[in-house]
Amino acid sequence: MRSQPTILHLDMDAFFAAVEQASKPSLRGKPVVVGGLGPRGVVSTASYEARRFGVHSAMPTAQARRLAPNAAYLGARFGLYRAVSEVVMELLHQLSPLVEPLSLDEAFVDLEAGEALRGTQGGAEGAREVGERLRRDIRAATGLTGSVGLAGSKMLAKIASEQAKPNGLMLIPVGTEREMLAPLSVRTLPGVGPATAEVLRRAGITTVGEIVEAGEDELLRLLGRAHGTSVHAMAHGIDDRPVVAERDAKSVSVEDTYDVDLTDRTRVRLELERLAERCVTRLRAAGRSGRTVVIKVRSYDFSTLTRSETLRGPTDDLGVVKEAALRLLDGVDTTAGVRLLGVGVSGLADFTQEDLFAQAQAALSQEQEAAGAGRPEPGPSRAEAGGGSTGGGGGSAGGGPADAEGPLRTAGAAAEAGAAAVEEPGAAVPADRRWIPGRDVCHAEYGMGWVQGSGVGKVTVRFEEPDTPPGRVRTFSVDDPDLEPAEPRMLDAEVARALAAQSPAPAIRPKSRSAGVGASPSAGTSSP
DNA sequence: TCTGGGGTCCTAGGACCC
DNA sequence: TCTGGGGTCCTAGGACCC
Repeated sequence: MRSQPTILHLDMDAFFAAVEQASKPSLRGKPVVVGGLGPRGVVSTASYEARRFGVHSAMPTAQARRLAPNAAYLGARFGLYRAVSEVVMELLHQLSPLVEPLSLDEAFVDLEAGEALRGTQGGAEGAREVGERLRRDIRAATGLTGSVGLAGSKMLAKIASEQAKPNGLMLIPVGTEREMLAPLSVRTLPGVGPATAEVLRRAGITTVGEIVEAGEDELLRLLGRAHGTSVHAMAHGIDDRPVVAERDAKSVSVEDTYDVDLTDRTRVRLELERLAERCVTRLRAAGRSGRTVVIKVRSYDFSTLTRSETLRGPTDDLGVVKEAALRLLDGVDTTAGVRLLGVGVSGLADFTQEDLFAQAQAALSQEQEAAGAGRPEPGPSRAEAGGGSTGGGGGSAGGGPADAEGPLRTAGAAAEAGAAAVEEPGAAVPADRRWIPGRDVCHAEYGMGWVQGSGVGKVTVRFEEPDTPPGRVRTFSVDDPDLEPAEPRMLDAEVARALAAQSPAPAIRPKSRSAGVGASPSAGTSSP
C-alpha cells in the first residue's frame, strides 16, 4: 500500500456497445446489446440504455430480447474493438511504461513508474489531474467515455472506477479505505464470486465490514488457506500486488457451443479436429508451443469434463495436437449429446523448438502409408502413461462422408463471423453471405451502411456512416449482387489507422472501401 | 429462457523419487 | 519388513474474472 493514490484503473464504459453506437449514428442514445445472436448466445455488453430494461452481460440473449425487445442486437466485431483498444492503451502508455491490460477495455497503470505526475501539483490532486486529462484524451481520440479509479492499491483503484461509472472519476484518499469498504457487499472484493459469497452468507457475513469483524481464523476456516488469507487482507484494504506489464499467456484454447447438440460420433470427431486446427493456428501465430493438450466436452445437461495429456516436449504441430485430442476423446462417452467442444494447449514454452516428435510421427505415418497400413499409431509423442484406450475408432478416421451434413453453425461463429468475413474473404464457408446484424456493408447504389437484420431470404440495411446523420433503412434479397460486406468503419482517424494496420490485406484499399483514412480527415471531431 | 468464449489460479489425489 | 515425510509432476475439477 502506497502513501499516495498513484495506481490508476481505467474501465471503458459499456465498451463493445459504445463502439457500436459511435459507429452507428441511429443507435446513439438507444438500447444496444452486443453478444451471441444464436439460440444459445449470451450478452457480452449492454449499453446503459439497455441496462435500464434489466439486460446485463452474461445473460442469455433470448432472455434479453424478452426484456428489451426493441433494443438493437448486434454480433460482436472484435477486430474493431481491438483497434479502438489499441488507441486507448497507447494513451495509457503515454502516462507510464507500467501498464497492465486486463482485457480490451480495462487496465491498471502505475503512475509512479512514469513521468505523468511530473507536471502536476503532485499528491492526490496531481493524480486526479492526470486521470481527468486521460479521460479527455480518450474522448478526443475515440469519441468514447471511460471511468477512472485512483487509489493506493489495485483493488481499491478498481473499486473506485466501478463506483465512478459511467463516465466518472473517483479517487480514494489513502487512509480512508477501511471506512469506505466496510458497508460494501462482500461481492465487491476481487475473488469473491457467487460460491464464496454463499459460503460467507451462510456464516452470516454479507458486508466487507463483517469480514473484518469475523477475523482471520474464521475466514481461513470458511474459505481455506490461500483464499481465506487473501479475502481477509482485501477486506482490510491490504493489497500489495504490483502492476505487472506484459504477461505471457500460459495457455491457448478454443471452444464452440453448438446450436444443436451433436450426437453423431463422426461429427464430434470432425468438430474436434477443426477446433484443434484453430487452436494450433492461434498457438503458432503467437510463436508459442505447448506440452499439454486439453479437450473439453460439455454435455446436453451442461455437465462439463476435461481430459488432458502431457507430451514429452512442447509442440506446435497440428498433427500431434489433433492426434492427442482425438485420443483423449476416445475415453469420453458422447452418445447422449454434446453441447460444447473445446481444444486447448497449456504448459506453453517461450520458444518454438524443432519438434522431433512431430517429425518422428510424420515419418511413421509416411511409412505406414507406403506400406498400406491402416491407422497410424499414436507415435512417440504420446505420454508414457496414456496407454489406456484401445483405439476402436480407427475405421472411421480415414475421412469419409463426414461433411454430408453441411456447414455447422455455432454460437461462436455468429459472434466472430463479422471479423472473419473481413479478414478471410476467400474462406470456404461463404461467411460474407451470412448477414450478421451489426456488420458494415456497401451497396452499389446506396453506399455504406450496416446490417440491421436478416431472415426469410431478406436483409435489412441501414444506410449511414459514423459521421453522417441517422440514415434510412432498405431491404434487399440476401443474394443481391449489389450488396457486399465492407470494412468496419469508425469516425476517428487514430482508430482507422489501427484498423488498417491489423488487417492482413494491404493497408491502402481501393477507393472508398477504406475507413475514410484519406477521404475525410475528421481527426479531432469526435462526439460533442 | 436456460446458461459464450477466453483466460487465470487453486486444490486434491496419486505416482514417483529421494 | 515396516514406517514416514517431503517434493514434484500430472490430472481433473472448480471458482473466478472480463
